[in-house]
Amino acid sequence: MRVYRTKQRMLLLDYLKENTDTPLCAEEIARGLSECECGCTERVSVSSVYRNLALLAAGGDVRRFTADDGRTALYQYVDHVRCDTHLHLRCTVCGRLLHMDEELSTRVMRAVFGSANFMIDGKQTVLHGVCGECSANEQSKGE
Amino acid sequence: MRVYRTKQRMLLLDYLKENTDTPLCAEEIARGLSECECGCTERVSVSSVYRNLALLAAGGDVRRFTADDGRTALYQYVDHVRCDTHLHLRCTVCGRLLHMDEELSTRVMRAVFGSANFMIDGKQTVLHGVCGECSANEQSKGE
DNA sequence: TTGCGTGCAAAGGTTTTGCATGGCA
DNA sequence: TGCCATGCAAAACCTTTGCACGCAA
Repeated sequence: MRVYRTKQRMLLLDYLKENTDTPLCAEEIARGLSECECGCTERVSVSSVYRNLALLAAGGDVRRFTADDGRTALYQYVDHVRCDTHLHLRCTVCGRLLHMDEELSTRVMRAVFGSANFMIDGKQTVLHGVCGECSANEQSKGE
Repeated sequence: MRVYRTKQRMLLLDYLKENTDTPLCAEEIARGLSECECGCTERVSVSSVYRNLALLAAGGDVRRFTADDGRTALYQYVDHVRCDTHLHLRCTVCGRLLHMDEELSTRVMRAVFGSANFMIDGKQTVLHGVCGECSANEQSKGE
């Protein structure tokens, strides 16, 4: 089956590549695309966004999360060059997605493989917790 | 606000504690509860199951996942005594949830805290990848 | 010209909510 | 007795699907 390089698909891909820091929901993406250039309403329909996101997610180019509300799906572009080699950290306080450096990621993956015989998939794994900045803020608040 | 120990709530909690190995969706839980003792239909309504699961999840007694279909929520009882001290591994091939032993979990959490200043929350984190058994099967298939 | 992709609206499935009733403490 | 919890049905919500038309190659 042939895959066309349609205007909508290319716009979506560009948009995702420009917003790799935060996972976005389908509607946010559709809205973002429509506000991109001119002020005209809805340049790419939500259903097309969904269809293309599903395609990209199946191909591994996009990562699919679940939002804190437990039902909305969030999507984020995956940079293959970097993602095979490092893990991600999500701070549950500020919501940011942080990149764990390659050296530490490798160390963790090796330790788990060595001791538990489990091969971590960096593309699918996200460690949840509290980042240094937020834990510092929490502490200063408590004082 | 007072929390009553109603029959339905207690049944739910018991059921979850008896099924800690697999995450279940709300409907499965409701069905499981109704098939529990007698053959009568629906002993606990789905909405009550949802309401109680939300309460339990908020309190950290239940972990909320997202099924592979990307929309159904799955729930699993969290054993606090064990969960603060170890991480979980989910095999993407066989689907099992494995418990990483405490020593290795601590090692990983310390390494990440030491190098990335990030405090992993064991209750929320699940490492995805392939377990030893499945990777052995994959290999033997390829031969 | 072929057939994939799109937009729209409607359908689908899961989860939440409103309200009257029931039951715990 | 005072509220919280429940069940039911309806609503809300996100996502998928059907269909006719448009557009890439």
